[in-house]
Amino acid sequence: MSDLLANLNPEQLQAVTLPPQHALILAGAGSGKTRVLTTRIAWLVQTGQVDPQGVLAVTFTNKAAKELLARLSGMLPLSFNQSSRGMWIGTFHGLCNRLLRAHHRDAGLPQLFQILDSADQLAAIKRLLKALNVDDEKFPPRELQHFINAQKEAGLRPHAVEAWDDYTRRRVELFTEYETQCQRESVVDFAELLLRTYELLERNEPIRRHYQRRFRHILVDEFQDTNRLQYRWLKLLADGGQEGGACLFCVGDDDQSIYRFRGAEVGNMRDFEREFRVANVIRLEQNYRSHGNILDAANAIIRHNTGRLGKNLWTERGAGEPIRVFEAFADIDEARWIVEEIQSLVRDGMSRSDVALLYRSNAQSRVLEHQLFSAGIAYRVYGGLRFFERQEIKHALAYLRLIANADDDTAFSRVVNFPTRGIGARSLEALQDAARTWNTSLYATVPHLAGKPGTVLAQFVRLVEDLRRDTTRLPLPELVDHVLDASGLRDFYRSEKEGQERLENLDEIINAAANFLGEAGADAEALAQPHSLLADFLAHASLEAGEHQADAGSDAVQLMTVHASKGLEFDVVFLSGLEEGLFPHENSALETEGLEEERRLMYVAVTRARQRLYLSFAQSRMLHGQTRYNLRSRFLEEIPQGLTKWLSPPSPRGMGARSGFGQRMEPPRSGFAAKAPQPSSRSQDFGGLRVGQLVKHAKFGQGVIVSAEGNGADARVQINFGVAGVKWLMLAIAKLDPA
DNA sequence: AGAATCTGCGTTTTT
DNA sequence: CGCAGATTCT
Repeated sequence: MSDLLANLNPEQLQAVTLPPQHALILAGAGSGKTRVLTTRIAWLVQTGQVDPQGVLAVTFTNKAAKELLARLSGMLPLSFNQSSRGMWIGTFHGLCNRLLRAHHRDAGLPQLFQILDSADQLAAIKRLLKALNVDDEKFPPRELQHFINAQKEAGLRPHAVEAWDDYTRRRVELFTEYETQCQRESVVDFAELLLRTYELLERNEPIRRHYQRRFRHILVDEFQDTNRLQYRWLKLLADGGQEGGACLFCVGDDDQSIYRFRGAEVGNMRDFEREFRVANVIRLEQNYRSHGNILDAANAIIRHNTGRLGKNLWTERGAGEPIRVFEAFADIDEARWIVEEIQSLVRDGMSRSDVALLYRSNAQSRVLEHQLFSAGIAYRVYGGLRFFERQEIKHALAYLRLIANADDDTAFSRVVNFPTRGIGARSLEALQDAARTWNTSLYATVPHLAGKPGTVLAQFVRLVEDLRRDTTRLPLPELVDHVLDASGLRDFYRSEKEGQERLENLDEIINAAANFLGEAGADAEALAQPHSLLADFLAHASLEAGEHQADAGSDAVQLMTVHASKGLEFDVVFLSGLEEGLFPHENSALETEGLEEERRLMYVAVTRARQRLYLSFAQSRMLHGQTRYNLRSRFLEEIPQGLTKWLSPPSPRGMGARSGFGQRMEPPRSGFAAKAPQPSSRSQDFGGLRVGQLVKHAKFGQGVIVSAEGNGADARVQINFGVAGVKWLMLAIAKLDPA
């Protein structure tokens, strides 16, 4: 016990040992929030205040759930580990899946229902639109997908959506059709997992009471990222904070809320505090990650936001090194400089994997990759395709899905003609139409189909039936192996010239299945029920898309977006592209909330660094095929001067290209000067203005001329006003003053 | 059915 | 500029 609580700082200790009440823990970056969460659970269990099965811990990512579990089992003695099985630890979606499987009948679902990931959902919507002959120009599938998910996250079924215009009325109709389709196919999308579970608990009192009584302590990680529905879900489980309900222990950081665009609702923190009359708001402000200068910068930046719950990070470590700031002439130079800097760090013994290159948007990685590649520095980029998202994997999973649930039209459509077996668009169209009239799934419609299309399709149906019959008694990995062969997938990729890697990935599914079997701890119950384990495995594949492509072991520099970096930390961080319009991104200009979220993003980025932080920007950058001249980011100005050290002399903010290359030697780059003359030398007369120049506009403020075209009365210039956006202005009309 | 060509688009994305 | 998705061509 004393072991457990040793080395906690006073605030952490207070949080861990709070009496059984609702609590909000404001955990700053690097303040040891996972430690508090795990220790809290261990303490509750060890002091006998709660049985393991009375604990529910919710996270957002599988990674976080796994970490929680791993650290917890390190804390609890073995005897507790036996019973730690009783704890429910998982993601919102994982827990919902579990609840829905357990109560599928009450939730109106077949036991082997399938889960659609975002890509599957989009495919399902496209299929729906086609079947209904809806013009997908007027109703873009992606937009409809977003609409449907937004309604579900607001807890609304189609009948409850208020539609004030024809457009929305039609979208609601499509929402209804989509639901019908999903129900017919026995599939459930991510948002549906949550809403379905919420409705189950809300409507079924015995079940609700059961779980409300069972879970005495509900702990939530990354609470700032919860959406409205997730919060309501928690509220329901905790019996709305009533006497006798569970204690909600929410850990989060409003300053690190960066997923508003995805429905995250920071306001949940305030609502929670109010609605649950939270008496204990504890701030974890001591940071164990970064040196003082880095934290001071982070604090200074985030102070510019309004409506914060308030928090100030501090450290016992020293101030450390100054933050290094670099201004480059162009994006290429910025990348080249970063590479040089990395080389020198590596020479000094720094390991490449301790260095991270962060950027606001994925498009920025290209220049960096180019330079790293030509310098021969190992690197890896996060954010590529994940294992279960690869097409060959999706194909294999589709066959497996058909075994578990033949009515899954998404799976059916994906592989009915893959590998090709002569089932063309015409046959499929006939099938779709027939399915519509019979109101049955594609699979179930096949027997009704007469004529030639019927024959080829019937062969496919027979294939699936054979697969199902031949695999009922097989252990999961062997089942997968059999399907890979019998489906013809293996043969197909064997004959492909680029198929080698895909073949290896296919084999990897067998491993994934074996691992899953090991982790799931093969239930006798599940084994008795043919293919129910398969359904569990498929749910697992949908809910956990796997690692973001990585040979994690190798010593490589890590490249990722700032979003992807949340929760990670590195000795050295390079944050590049600190330019108005890029970071903060121009699309965030419309609302203040947008700008504040960008600032939180900046805060996240800065607090990733342990020892050394580099901030850089370029005067010009290639974007969408044309050179843009950006002002330096306002976030740079928000860092107190004393914390930074400029590696290149600062030019006045927003000054366009300096006349020279600066103090840094620029090896003459073949082609650069010739192909793209320096802005200053391109001083075509545009009413005394030239590209790269800083100007002022009465309404949009300060901006940089990005490009120009036309002449005389038609002359117009494109100006980057930073967050106010990039605009084309007619010189004859707009009043522009040199700034 | 598969290749070749064209078009449009262009933050961030835990499940 | 570089990519993905759609369209058109063999």
